[in-house]
Amino acid sequence: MKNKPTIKDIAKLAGVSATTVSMALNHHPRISRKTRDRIVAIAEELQYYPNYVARSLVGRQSKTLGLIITSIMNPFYPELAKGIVDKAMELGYNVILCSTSYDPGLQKHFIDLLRSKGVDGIVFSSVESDDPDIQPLVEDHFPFVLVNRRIHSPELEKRIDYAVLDNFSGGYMAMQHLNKLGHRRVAIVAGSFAVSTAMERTEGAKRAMADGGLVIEPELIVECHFSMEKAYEAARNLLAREAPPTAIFAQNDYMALGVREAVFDAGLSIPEDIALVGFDNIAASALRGVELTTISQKKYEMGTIAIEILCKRIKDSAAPVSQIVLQPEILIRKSCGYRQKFS
Amino acid sequence: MKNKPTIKDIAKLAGVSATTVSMALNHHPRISRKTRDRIVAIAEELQYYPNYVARSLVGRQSKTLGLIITSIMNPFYPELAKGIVDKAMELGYNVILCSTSYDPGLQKHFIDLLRSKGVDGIVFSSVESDDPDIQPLVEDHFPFVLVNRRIHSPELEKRIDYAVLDNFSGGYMAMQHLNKLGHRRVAIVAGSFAVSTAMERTEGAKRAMADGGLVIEPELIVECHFSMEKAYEAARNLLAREAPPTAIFAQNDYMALGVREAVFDAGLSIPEDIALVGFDNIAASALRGVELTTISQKKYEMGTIAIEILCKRIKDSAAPVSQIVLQPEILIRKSCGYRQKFS
DNA sequence: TACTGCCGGTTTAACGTTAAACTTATCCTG
DNA sequence: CAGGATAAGTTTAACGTTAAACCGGCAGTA
Repeated sequence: MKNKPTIKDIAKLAGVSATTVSMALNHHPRISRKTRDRIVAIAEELQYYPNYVARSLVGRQSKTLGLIITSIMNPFYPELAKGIVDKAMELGYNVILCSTSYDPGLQKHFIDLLRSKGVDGIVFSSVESDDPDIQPLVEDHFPFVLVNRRIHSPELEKRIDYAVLDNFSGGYMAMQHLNKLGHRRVAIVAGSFAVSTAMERTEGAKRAMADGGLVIEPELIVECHFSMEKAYEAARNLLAREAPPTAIFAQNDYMALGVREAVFDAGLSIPEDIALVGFDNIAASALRGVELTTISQKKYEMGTIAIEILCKRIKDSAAPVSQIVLQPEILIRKSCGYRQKFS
Repeated sequence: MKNKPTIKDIAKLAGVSATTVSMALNHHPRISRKTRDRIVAIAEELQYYPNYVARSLVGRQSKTLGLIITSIMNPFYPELAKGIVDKAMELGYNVILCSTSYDPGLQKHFIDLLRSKGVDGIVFSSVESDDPDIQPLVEDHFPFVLVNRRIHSPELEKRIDYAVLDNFSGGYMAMQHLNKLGHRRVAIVAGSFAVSTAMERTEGAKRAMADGGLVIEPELIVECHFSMEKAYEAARNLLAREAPPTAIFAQNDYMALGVREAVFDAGLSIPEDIALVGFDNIAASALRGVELTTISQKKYEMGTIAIEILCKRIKDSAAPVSQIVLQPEILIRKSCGYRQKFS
């Protein structure tokens, strides 16, 4: 493997010291314009590219970030990840992608590994509400940002940067819409309550029911894993009840697609027999024939904002805490039955 | 930011030299079992984690790989990427994700950057057939592997590791199936011909037409970008012709979904007016109401295989070249009309 | 003239880890 | 018991870059 030119090679050719080369390339004012131009020219010539490993070792920066995600398979994440990776590139960073595959225990391992690899900061989209891995980072003043999910810990929370959705409002909107359409028995296929998004969406939905004067039937709220398969099972069970719901709020579109298959497999149709509302607005929801009513969120933007916050934190560890809460929008398509009824 | 314990801290506590600690932790036979156990215990105690930056600098390995992808938004890639990231983790590697956003010029930049950051190898899923960035890597004996796409260069090709699909067969299957169903005027919405997959799928399809005794109408083969939007436009144009096709072979499912919308927007239905076959078997294709007939490929496995090949290459730069060609399968669903006709 | 200050560098040391060369003490063998 | 082999370390130097301290010469000035 051919070895790339180093700062020393340039120094030799330019007849100066290595430090001078370093300073020249970093536009340090100590170096005269003349020498700098000469050095830059030689660097260009040799196709010199600074060695980030060495740079990272002396303690400056690696220009690399870590991203910890549960699984890239839920279509919500690629869009978030694209926002993250694109903005990171724009700001001169690369991203190491770590996937926990829904095993919270792996997160600690990734944190240690990423720090050993000298990343300048970490983006978390995998935390649970009472995540134990976050506090040590806060105490170390290690730069990181939460995206999509956040933690619920009164003292800690206020010291943490994040970019999330107003999930309570999202849940409220979904349930309120179904109630307005006349549904009194609405089931919720919820994500894991260990995760803030599921918790908040559920709380929002419950509030909407209460505001609408409806009684909350706990059996109609089923907690399950954020996956299509689990949502399918949950929906099958709900539909098999003696008094099945007339509508289902699935807490993300990926789960809604599982619910959808379950409804069809039970010989029912959407929205005639079961109204369905999802969350996230993934691309598949918009397809002709799917047309899922959903609570839409700006995933790409959430990713870019998270990176902006993180980079601000990296630059200045004493910067004020940034807590961005994006607003959802309801996107009314066919699966909720609105169009059949009113248009 | 609290500084993590280093090998020197352990050395001090154990009363040995730093080198001894290093050797002990790496299970070097030079160190006695007794000292090693003592050192390992202290390391455990201190929660020591080796600094990969330093390790990487002395030239051993960074345990980090690069992955260059066009865009994570085409649902083909998350599954491929998951295979890559999962297998990489299993083998002790992390992955830096680089997205070119379809700009081939960015690839060179990423290669330089990744090498500066000391990655042990690179996975390419973004190369074009005549990609100029590959030859220098071959000459440098820098470890890398191509996945999904490959290059077409007689001399170079045989020295390069890759894991790809037999795209020619895939294209052949798709077209043969449509021909068997009676379609004589089949359009191809092809990816960019600068990319091997599009080229090979088209060649396969053409061969199937020839074998079926059909005349190839060049105007029915439209080269376009691998995106839903471009496929939509291409399909609209095809459908507006005086003699529109009776079937369309879209060269990936993502494009097929675009074609599908175009067909519906033209007031036609699938498969009655237009039969449709896609490629890749992404998750959305299986949804009720979409049920896209497609050429299925094992994306996750392709990713894991690519990583296995790459890691073999990293370990032994003189290992024999691995060229894995996976076989596609046709998955007959409703969009081609087969079920209406025959079942 | 002697002192101060600044310009444009150079030298030194350090970041954490490891390969290679060197050093003892012990053990075996003829 | 001399001599070499071996076991179990230690010392040194290096990877590429940079921060910090150092230095020589020139200009201004009192």
